[in-house]
Order: sequence, then C-alpha cells, then structure tokens
Amino acid sequence: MPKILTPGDVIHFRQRLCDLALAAYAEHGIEGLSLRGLAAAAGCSRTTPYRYFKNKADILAAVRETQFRRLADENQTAARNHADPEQRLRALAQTYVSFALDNPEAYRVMFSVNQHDEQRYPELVKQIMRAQEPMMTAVAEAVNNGSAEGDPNNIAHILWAGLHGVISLHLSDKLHMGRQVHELVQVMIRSLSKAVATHAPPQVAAARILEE
Amino acid sequence: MPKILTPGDVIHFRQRLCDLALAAYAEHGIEGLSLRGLAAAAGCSRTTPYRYFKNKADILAAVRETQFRRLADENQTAARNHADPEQRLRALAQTYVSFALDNPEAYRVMFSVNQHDEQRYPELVKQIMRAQEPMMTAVAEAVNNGSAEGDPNNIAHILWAGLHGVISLHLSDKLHMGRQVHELVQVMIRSLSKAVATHAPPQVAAARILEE
DNA sequence: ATTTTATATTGACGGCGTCAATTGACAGCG
DNA sequence: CGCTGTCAATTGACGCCGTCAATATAAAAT
Repeated sequence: MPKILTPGDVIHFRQRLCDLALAAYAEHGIEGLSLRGLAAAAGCSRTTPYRYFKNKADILAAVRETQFRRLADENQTAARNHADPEQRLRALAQTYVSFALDNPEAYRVMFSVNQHDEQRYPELVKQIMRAQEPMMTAVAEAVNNGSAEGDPNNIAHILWAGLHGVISLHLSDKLHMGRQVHELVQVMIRSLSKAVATHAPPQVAAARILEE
Repeated sequence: MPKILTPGDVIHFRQRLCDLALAAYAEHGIEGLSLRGLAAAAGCSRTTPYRYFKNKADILAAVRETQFRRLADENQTAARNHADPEQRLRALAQTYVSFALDNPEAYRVMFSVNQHDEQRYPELVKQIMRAQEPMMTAVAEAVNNGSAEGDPNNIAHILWAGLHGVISLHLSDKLHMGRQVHELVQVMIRSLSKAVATHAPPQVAAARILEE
C-alpha cells in the first residue's frame, strides 16, 4: 500500500465509492445501502471510507453531486446543439426526461426528500445550479425574442416542476402507466408550451423583436 | 393488562403508533425513526408493536395509508362544496397544495420514492385511489360539459403532476423560494388551466353542449 | 382453583455507523 | 543500510438497530 495519497488517488477512490453506492442503492434500496457493505464491495476495511468522507451523509451528498454533474453535462451538450431557444427547450426537456427514465435510481437519490440542508454541500449546490442553467437561459432567450411571455424564472421553474412532477409520480409508483409515461410527458410538455407561448401569432412575435 | 384485544383497542393502538411515527419522522427524519424509539414513545416494550404490525415497513405503510385517508377526506369535503366542475377543480387544487404545505412531513412520507411495491398494501392503494377520485371525476365532468378538452385521465394526471412537481421540488429544497411557492403554484395552476381549457370562447362551448 | 390462552416482556443474534487505539508501510534521514 | 516519523489502513469496541425465540404474566374458561 502506498503512503502518500495523490489528489488523483483521492478523487478516484471517492468516485469509485460513489459509483458503488449508487449501484447498491439501485439494487437494495436506501435501507440496503450500508457503509460496511460499501467497503466490502470496494474491497477495503469498514472504516477506510472515513478517510475520504466524513460520514454516510457525506457519501450520499457526493453521490448526488456526481449525478447532478452528469445531468449538467448532458444538458450542456444538448443545449449546444440548438441555437433556437424553443428547439433548445424541447431538447432540454427531452434530455431531462431521458436522464430520469434511463437512470431512475440516480434520479431517486437526487430528489429524495431528505431534509438534510444540502446547502451544507457547496459543490453539490453548484452542480444543481449548473444543471438548471441551460434551461434558465433558454427560457430567458425565448422571452427576450418574444416567443414566450412571463417571468423567466417562474417559467423555467414551472417547466422543471412539470417534468419533475410526472417523473416523480411515475417513479414513486403512483401513475400505474408503464411506458406510457412518455406520452404523459409529451402532454405535459405540450400543455406548458402552449400556456407559456406568446398569444400572438408568430409574425407578430417577429415584429415585436424588430420593435426593440 | 387486559387479555382480549377488542378491535377498537387494536385500531386505537395502531393509530397511536402511526401518529407517533409521523411525529418522530417529522422531528428526526427517516433515519431517526426507529421501532425501539417508537415503542418507548408509546410506553410499551420493544416488541409489542410486532403484535400490531408485521414489521417496520408495515408501520410506514400504515402511516402512508392514514395520511392518504386524511387527504382523501379533505378532497371529498372540498369537492362537495362546488357543483361547477371548474370551480371544484380549483378548490381541489387549493386543498391539495394546502395539505402538502401544512403537513410537509406527511407529504414527504406519502411520496417518498421507496420502491417497495405498495401494491402489497391493498388498503393503502385504496386510499390513494380515493384521494384521486374527486379530481378525476371533476375533470371528467369538465370535459363532458365542454369546458376542457383532451383525455380526462391524461388531464387529471397532468394537473396532479404539475402541483406535485412544484410541491416536491419545494420540499426537497430545490426552489429556494420561501413563501413564494404559493405564487409559483398559482402560475402552475393558471398555466395548466389555460392549456387544458377549451380553445373556443364560452358561448361556443355552450353551443357544443347543445349539439350533443 | 386450575388450566388454557391471548398478550406483553426479556434475551439473544447479527448488522449497522462511528470513534479510539493499533498496526503497517513507505519517505527521508543518518 | 537501518532508524524514525508520518500517514494510511485495520481492528476493537460501543451503543444503537430490526427481529425472532423463549419466557413471563394476567385474564378467561373450566
């Protein structure tokens, strides 16, 4: 065993433990996620993780951070492919839904309602904000160019909440629709788009842009 | 100590334990909810609850059942006060939001994303359906009388998901808006109402009714 | 009064999170 | 090369936890 831990080693071990934690959570649920089992899966002793994390809550926070970073990356990539704010919003919505449905356990961990102040984990907060940012600016641009109207912050939150609501109900098994969730998601997207879109026909919207 | 437990005794003890469980959950979170602590709070021995519940998961299910029953009752009461489907829908939405924001811990327990098949608790499933029912029929009536259009099931789920999304994000501390949640909820309600409402002006809607 | 039976309690087991004390191995120095 | 200081990793221990088996207790039935 080496003596000095390079920063790379630390990051690597932390990441490895986060991955194992998510896998264990996916397999046995939150109750079946134990530090001891995690250590066993990592092939180290029970207390070794304590050199890399303060405690169990810290590990969970790191897992959430990891997954929010992944979501943020995917959102960023999706946003880059669409210059038009409206198209970008649709792409972002699609990305979000796919992320959630393709990684349900990750999504569960990210939004599990545990009242632990997550403000106490600044890096986690940063990644959460980073994940939101593409949607926020897309909405702001859509409002600016007249294709949507209302308070950008409210609109962005409404869109997010709409998607999250469907996904969350689905993941907590309240909807009883199998793959049909996708259909419901599309209905939600269409509904909120319609509600948020400018009332005036497109030409008028274009004219509004020229006015400024 | 009596020998024969009347059904009333059983129900009473079960209810008492559910209340204590919810209180403990509210105070110390899900991690701080222990069967032993619960028994201590109830003033009985550690294993006495096992005569009334199969195990810890059973108790949590009973707590959820209790709270869903409460919500169902409130929804039913609210629905009775409004004959007009649209007004009734608004009242139901308001009731739902108030229930969630006034009893955040209850709401958390009810929708915590734990993949334990809750299908295994038929009475819980029944109360969940009972809580949904007023909204479902109100939507169905609104569609029938022409003030809304679309698949009633989809519409009801969309409305529910919209409210749940805002509340859920708020309760998982992702929104960072204090009392302003209410404003966001109103925006959500207005948005979904607009999206779901019939496009044609009211007279036309009335005419449509007459056509049938 | 004695037996039966439903209820409550205690004992015990393995697993958990976590801290303190201990071991082990490498780095730098002579 | 061998010593020594230092950091990483392990083991030991403590008090919790959920749960089952065995036991005690007290009311009901006889």
